[in-house]
Order: sequence, then C-alpha cells, then structure tokens
Amino acid sequence: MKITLKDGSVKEYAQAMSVYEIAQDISEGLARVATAGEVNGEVVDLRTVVDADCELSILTANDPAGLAALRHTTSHVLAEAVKRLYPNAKLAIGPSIDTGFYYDFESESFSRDDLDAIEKEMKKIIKEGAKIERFELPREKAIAFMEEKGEPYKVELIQDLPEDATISFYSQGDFTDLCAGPHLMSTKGIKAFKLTSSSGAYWRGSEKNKMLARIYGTAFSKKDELKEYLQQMEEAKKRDHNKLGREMELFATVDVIGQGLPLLMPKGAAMIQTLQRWIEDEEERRGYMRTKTPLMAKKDLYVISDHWDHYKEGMFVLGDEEKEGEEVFALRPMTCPFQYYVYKQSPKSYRDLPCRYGETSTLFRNEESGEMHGLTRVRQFTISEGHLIVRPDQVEDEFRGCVDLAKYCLETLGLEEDVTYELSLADPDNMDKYMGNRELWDQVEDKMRQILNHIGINYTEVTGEAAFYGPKLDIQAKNVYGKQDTMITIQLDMFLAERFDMTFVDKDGEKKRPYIIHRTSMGCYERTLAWLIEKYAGKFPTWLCPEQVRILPISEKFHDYGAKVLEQLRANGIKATMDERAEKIGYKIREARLAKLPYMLVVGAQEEEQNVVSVRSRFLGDEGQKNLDEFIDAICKEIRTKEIRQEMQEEETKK
RNA sequence: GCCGAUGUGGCUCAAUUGGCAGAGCAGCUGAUUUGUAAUCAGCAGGUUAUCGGUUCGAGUCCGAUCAUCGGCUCCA
Repeated sequence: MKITLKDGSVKEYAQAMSVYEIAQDISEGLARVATAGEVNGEVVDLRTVVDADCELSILTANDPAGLAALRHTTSHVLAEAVKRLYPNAKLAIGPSIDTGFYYDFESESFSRDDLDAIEKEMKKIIKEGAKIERFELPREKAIAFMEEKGEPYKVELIQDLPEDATISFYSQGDFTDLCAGPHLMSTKGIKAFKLTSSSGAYWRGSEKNKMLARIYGTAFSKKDELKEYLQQMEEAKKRDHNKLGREMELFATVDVIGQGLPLLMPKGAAMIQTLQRWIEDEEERRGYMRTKTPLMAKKDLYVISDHWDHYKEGMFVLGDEEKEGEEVFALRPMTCPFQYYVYKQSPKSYRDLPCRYGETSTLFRNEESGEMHGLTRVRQFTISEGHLIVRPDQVEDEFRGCVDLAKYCLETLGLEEDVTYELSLADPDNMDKYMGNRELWDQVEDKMRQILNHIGINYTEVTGEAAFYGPKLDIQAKNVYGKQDTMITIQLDMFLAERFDMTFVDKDGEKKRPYIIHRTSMGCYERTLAWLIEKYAGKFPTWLCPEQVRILPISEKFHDYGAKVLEQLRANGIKATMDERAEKIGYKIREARLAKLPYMLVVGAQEEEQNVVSVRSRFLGDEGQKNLDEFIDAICKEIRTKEIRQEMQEEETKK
C-alpha cells in the first residue's frame, strides 16, 4: 500500500501497519511526540491499523486534534488518580475542551487541597508511565464489564450508543475507561498539566439529573507552554470587566439593591450615553423611526404574543394572578408587541413598508439567582432594539441592511475581528417549544440560510437556539475567559404578525401579512460596555472615554490659565477636567496615567506665556507644546471620526 | 435554581489555641507652589455583609439570610 504523507512524500509498505508503527518508521523522534493520526482527513488513534492507500498525517500536540488527544489522555490520568484516592467515586465523562479538559465524577465535591493531592497522584501515575492499551468489547460484554466495575454512568453511556457502534476501552495499568479515543501510547507522554478548578455539573447537562463533581484542568506538551497559558490567564483576569469596571468606577453593585441590578456610575453612564447618542443618530440616518413605549403592560398583551406561555418564568409579574378581578401587569422582557401596536395604529399600504422602528429599550428579565454576572448577565438592561415590518419581497434587502448596520457598529467599536456568526435554529426534536409547525420553520430557516449565503457571511448552524417565534442570526463574542455571549441578534419572524393581526394592503388591493425582523444594532449597552472594557483593558478610544482630557497645572499660579483652557475644551464638546490639587506634576501625571486617560495637558509658565499647552497622550507620550486651537481641532476630529489610535508600548508601573 | 468558594474602613491586606480590630494607599487639614509615573506632617475613618445562636468573652465557632466569585443549567 502507498501512504502519502503531509509533505507529499510517499511511503510504501508490504503489510498493514499501525499509525504509530508508521511514525516510528519515519523517525523515532516523531513517534515519541505523536499523539494521534489523521487518515484521509479523519482523526484516528495511533493504534489504528492502516491497510490501504491513503493520505496520512502524524499529529502532535502542535496540531489542535493532537493537543486534544494529549488532554484527553490527561483526563484519563486524572480519573485514575481520583479512583486511587477516592475508590467510591463513580466515573462519568471526561472530554478535552478548548482550554484543556475536565472529568465528571459522582463524588463529594473537591476542594483546592483535594486538587493538589490529586495532581500529586497524577504525577506519580505519569512517572509510572504505564502503556495505554485499546480493546473492544461487544455490547453485552461491555455493559457487564462496567457493571462489574461498579460504574453505572458508563453502563448508561454504553446503553445509549447506537446498536452498531464500536465499543472501545482504553486501559493504563489497573485503570480502564470506556472511550472512543484517540489516546497517547503511554501516560509518559504528558509533560505539563495543571488542575485549574472544580465545580458542580449536571449529569448529561440536564438540571433534572444528579449534580456531579467536575474537575477542570489543562495540559500541554511543554512546561513553558503551560506556564505561558497560566500567565495569560492571570493577564486576562486583569482586564476582566467585572473587576476593572468596578475599579474604574464605571459600575457598582449594592447588596440591598439586589442581584443583577448594577449601578452605572457617572463614568459608565457617560460611556453608555455616548454609545446611545451615536447609535440613535445612525439609525435615524438609516431610515428608522424612534418609539418610546411603556416598560410594563397588562398580562393580556403577553398572552397575545405568547410570551405568557413561553416566557412567564422569566418575567417580573406585578399583581396576584390567583386573585379574582385583579389586574395583572408584567415588566416587559422585550419590546416586540409594543412596537407592533405602534404599527397597528393605522392601516398600512405596501408603500409604507418597510417600516423601521427603533427604540432604546429597557427590559426586565427575572434570571435565576445563579445566572447573574457583572454587566453581562443582569436583570434590567437596555438594548438598541428595533423591529422592521417588511413586505415578503423586502425581507432580503432589509435583513441585509440590519447585518450591515450591525457590522458598522462592530467596526466602529473595533470589535469586528472578535465575533463569530451563528445561525440559531429550532430544535427539530422539541418543536412544541416553538410557534407554528415544522414545515413553516423549514421555510423560514431556508430563507434565512439563503439570505446569509447571499450576503456571504461565514456562519455556523446551532440547533435548539432559535427564539420561539423564529430563527436568529446571533453575533457572538468571547469574554477574557473564553466564555461566549450574544452581542447582537437579528431574527426573522413569520409568526407574530399573524398573532397580532398585522397587515398591509398590497398593490392588488389585498390585505397581506408582513414579515417582521427583530434586531439589535449595537446590542445591549451593559454587555457592550463590558466587552469594550475587556477589549481595551480600560484604555478606550478617545470618543468613548468618560474623561478625554485632564488639565494638569504645574502649580496653583496657573489655575486661571488652566480654567481658560478648560472652558474652551468644554465649549467644543470635549469631556475635560482640571486637577487643581496642590500636588507635584509627577504625581498628577501618575494618577492620570493610572486612570487611563487619553490626553493630559500640562500648563505652567511657559504655556501661559506662549498661549499653548503641553500635550501628553497615551498614544505618543510627550507630544510637545501645541497651540490650543490646533489641539482642539485634532481631538475633535479624532472624536468625530471615532478613530481608534494605536497605543504607545510601555511598561505599566504600579506600586 | 443547583454544586462549591468568599465577605474586616473607598482600595489592598493584617489580627497567635476564641482574649484591647491594625497597617499602607485613597480621603480631610496644614505646610510645600512644585516641569512629565508617588513632597512632608497631622487628623479622621469600623455595630468585621445582615440577623440569630454557643460562650465570661466571637472578626475568629455554629445556623439562617443577602451579596460577590468559579462552574452547571438558563440566556441578550
């Protein structure tokens, strides 16, 4: 047989060989670092026997799939260590993930001390360097084997495998685990790992099931890589919006106000105000009409919209439903039906469409107590909400317009490189969660795919993530820890128009149903602020800064001149302040730097005499003396064009 | 909601087996009037998240509640 390798070279063998043997044949060095193979594009175990012509790559920890194999093997070592130290623990599952791996056990929860002890045991296991062996069993024998070992979760897993599935096991020393692989040849191949945290996790991800104890860890092929990763995580923590945003006094929380109800402090509020003014103006330019609708409504409205059936648990309900004759209200969790009634106030002609409504809309959602997080998951939030009522022939253009607006927002904020696009579809196995029937959903989902393909967006499809009234294009971003959140959503809805009896009169005089596009432009203000904090580590583009310029007088003698400068800056719409304290200039500069301000203007005798300012910025450092008008022109232009200037490279000096 | 951790001046952290709540920074006052990342001195600041219990005595031990964090589930 002929084996074509990645570099194009060809190896010929007379008899069937395992991937590992081929690696050995290429070089002993390669065999030592091999973690998996790839045959004709499919990732395979090192023990997989190749018996026909194929393309083959030997994977190492430098390949994503190879690294996954290394981490997966590490999770088995973790499981073995846990079984040694806690013989009563039951094994659940232990996959590799983006950042490393985890393993779930039925056990008491693990403390940090426990993790340290387990790590120690893992090192012992790695040092023992047992050979890892793979074997298969027929279904009944596999079940009997795991029953004998007292592993009920494994038995359940095997029972749920398809009838024709290969049931494989990997063993190392005395430890055996049900596993599809691939795995390293020996536990010795694990060179650098760390158990990072422990937590609870539901068996099979369902809250109806038992809570298991999960251990998270990570592994690399080199100690340096592990060290670098751990350092990166430490760095990431420093830009965590939840820490930095509080430190910078952008927001705060108060226990008596409650969970998920952050206070936006003056600086955070200023930033959100800037975003809001910008996006409202931009939407107006794009033909949106602004509405302002109530933050609450009678239950009746939500019954019509079906939110009462689909979303009641998530709403703050006011009044006692059980009480006869009592009027029940609820704070709004969305704006849709309010804007529909704006539309319905007069009969609409096909000429009136598309009808684009925008609202800076505050919403209330009663999230469960454990869900709240900083500014990204809150109970009251404000979004740049909009609904477009469109004729069927306008759907594509209008949808495209929404995507275009979303992209414009992302580009302006400098975030366009950091997002991924998801097409969120209904779960075909759970259609009673949704309005309408499967055929209608197929129609609207196909329409959505078609539009996205025309626009040329690179997206992945995710089933079960649709809204109950339609599929969504979700624009996702990751936080500093790699956790994903939806930043912007554009949704296509062909159900609610009927529920609310929305119509337009078409050319032919017939009443017809419009389509509705639900969309956000910039998304949720709180979440966007969080994202900006992390993206820029608090060093925001000038136009977004709550304090853009600080005047630093050399001494009190120059306060009058400084005040004149301040007045001029403010007259030009620049957010400026003056540090009037009787401190030395070095001290004032230090504080302004730590506050991450873009511009400092030092004013003293020289400046007053020549009627100039000494500019110091985050971008170029000392920019020398400038005429004040010249400085104002430059910064006004920077703010107007929303320029994102390159930061100066420097070491942060902190005490 | 579930599993777990945490909670001491605005911030960062001390406080021996349960035995007088303390420091630095920030703040205020005074002196200094300063030229590009920390001037000096003094003062003030606390019902140790809240409520309850054990004890001669609780920041420390126990219970409940609230909040924050790491996850799970859910979600914009």
